[in-house]
Amino acid sequence: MPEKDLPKKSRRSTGAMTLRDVAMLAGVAPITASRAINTPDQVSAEVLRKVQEAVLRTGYVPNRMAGGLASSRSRLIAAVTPSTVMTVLMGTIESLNSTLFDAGYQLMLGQTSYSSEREEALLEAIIGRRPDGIFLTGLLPPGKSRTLLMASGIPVVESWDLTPTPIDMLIGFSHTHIGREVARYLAGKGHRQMAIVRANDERAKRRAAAFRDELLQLGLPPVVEVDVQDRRSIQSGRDALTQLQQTAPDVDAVFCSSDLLALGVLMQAGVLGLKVPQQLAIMGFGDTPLASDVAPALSSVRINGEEIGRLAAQYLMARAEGRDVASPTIDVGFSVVARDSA
Amino acid sequence: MPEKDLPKKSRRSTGAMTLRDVAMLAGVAPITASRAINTPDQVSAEVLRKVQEAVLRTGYVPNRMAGGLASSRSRLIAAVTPSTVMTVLMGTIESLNSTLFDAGYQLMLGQTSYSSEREEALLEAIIGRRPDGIFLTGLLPPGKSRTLLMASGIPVVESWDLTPTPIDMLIGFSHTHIGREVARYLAGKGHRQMAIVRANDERAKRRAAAFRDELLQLGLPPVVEVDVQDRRSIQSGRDALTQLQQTAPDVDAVFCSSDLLALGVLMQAGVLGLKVPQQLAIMGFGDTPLASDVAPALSSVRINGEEIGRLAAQYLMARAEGRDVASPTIDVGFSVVARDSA
DNA sequence: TTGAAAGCGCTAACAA
DNA sequence: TTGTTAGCGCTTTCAA
Repeated sequence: MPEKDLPKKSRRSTGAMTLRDVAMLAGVAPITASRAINTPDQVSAEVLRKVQEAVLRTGYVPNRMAGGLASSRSRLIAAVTPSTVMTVLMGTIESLNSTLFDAGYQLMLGQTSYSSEREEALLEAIIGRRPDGIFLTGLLPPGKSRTLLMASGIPVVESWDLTPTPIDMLIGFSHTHIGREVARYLAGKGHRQMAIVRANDERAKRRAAAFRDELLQLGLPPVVEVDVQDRRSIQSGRDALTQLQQTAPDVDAVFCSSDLLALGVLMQAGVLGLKVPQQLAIMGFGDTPLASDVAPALSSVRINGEEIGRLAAQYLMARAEGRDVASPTIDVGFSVVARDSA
Repeated sequence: MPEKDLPKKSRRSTGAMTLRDVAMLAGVAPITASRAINTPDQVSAEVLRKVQEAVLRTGYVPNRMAGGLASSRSRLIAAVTPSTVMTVLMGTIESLNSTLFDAGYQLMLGQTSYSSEREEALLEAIIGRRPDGIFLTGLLPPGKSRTLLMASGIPVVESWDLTPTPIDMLIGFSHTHIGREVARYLAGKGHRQMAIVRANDERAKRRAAAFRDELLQLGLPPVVEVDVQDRRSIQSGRDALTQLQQTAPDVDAVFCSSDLLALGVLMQAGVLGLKVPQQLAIMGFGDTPLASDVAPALSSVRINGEEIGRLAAQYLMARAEGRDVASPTIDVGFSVVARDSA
């Protein structure tokens, strides 16, 4: 009966070390052990030493579920991202995660597909964890999910877009401005008959619309548009160019909704023997590492996804800690990166 | 004083609805409301109706921290992945996450960089959340982290590799077999002077070693090896081929440690005017969507990352729910996908 | 600086 | 089928 002298454990416990065990070993009250661990300068050197030793000897790892329940601070942040664009978001997720981690927070991942029921279920699941903040990719349109979120009172950062009516905080950039600026850029290079190759995505559509409008204003011919739906692949970029060659052979510049599509167009141009950018200029979007590395190098629109992640983390943590943020909306901007392809 | 008749709230609460509120509204005890929500068939139709209505009216979302604390089941699974290979792992993470989500679990993400202190800090942070399971990319070598994990008693799945001594469960494949099989494949195609282009990664090294050994056994010349360190980019594949052309111009086949590197070699071969696969055969690894879409299409080694994620989710949930798994180790295998480039 | 008491919101165990 | 009681492991509050 070696347990004889140990504190009597309830039959429900998991057997893991608790603060109580550490406190007993150190000969102090649980709350004192808690202070030694969380706010060491509220405690005498002697107590600190004893508690630290007890922690080491027991291998104690504080239970954050219990801590979170008691303090109403979970130190958990949830990120909601559409699984279709994970590739593009990786930089953002990584910087979000590492900024949070360095400050003692953890990241929970929620991936949305396309059903709105699943989206609601996801948000319920997230809210059930009582995260200290929620990071959303894109904007959340009015609807049940938005209502649910606002009712929860949890700090929210929407991202990768701008709107005058965010749920809470917003870190993004203007897709309209991008469409316009790319239009001016390509027009400035002397291209006249332009095309859009894009996925079926609300933000890509907005870039496309602005691109179209701006070219119209510049007196250039109407833009030809290819919608690749959800096929966001190189192959689908290649197919798009094949299609363009048949339906609009005079196209001399293509603005793609992602670097991957642009890469496909670029490759197919190579296969067809089209000179890039002389016969066909190609512009991507996202400025993923791919863009700079291919030959000819791909011109693209650079978005600082890492900065979005970092700022979002800072904003959410500020709110979680009761601090206020200077401006609830940040426009991180973008830049057109001129390389060989356009 | 409109609060007069409401249940007296402690000053510490966050104000969110609790099970108690729902129960009072439905006119039942909290535990009955809990049953109506979690195990509806343990409850009468009448009670079920009343509780459901109360949930709707209050907008109640159960607090899973409290539930987890009370039941010692967090319904949280943690995934630990090196940030360098996130691209390759996305399929795995996605299928892990969606399989878990459909069963009511959430995924926590932990990214490791290269410092072992940070790795320990990460594991402590994870264990602190008391997840029901932990998914590890790769194997965890003996050391503090491994000890910590084993001591925690949390179910673990290691992955993307095989070993006779896993921590707990293991879902992977043999890098040695891959190296050997690719060697035989390329030798079978008549290539003689082969090269390896690889990142500085333990598993890539093991594939390379097996590749080298097998070719030696087949009586072919020694393999030339280019180590690109941590530069896992297209550009670095291009640089590697440039280097190979100078140091070993007679190389007629290259086995790369990732599709991205292989794509770089492929592009540089195009720039140099080398005929692929006649003058230079190229084999990638991972069979990412890129591989099939480029021209010429890239031969590669296919790993079913989605299956790894799905199986890992099932294994971890089984353990979390006290069920046993049939075999603690699964070899999901691989396949050499022959396309144009080799 | 330290501690006792009282929860945080939920569920396991037992009883009716 | 429903309820009572007693925690889960921690932190807040208040007192010493």
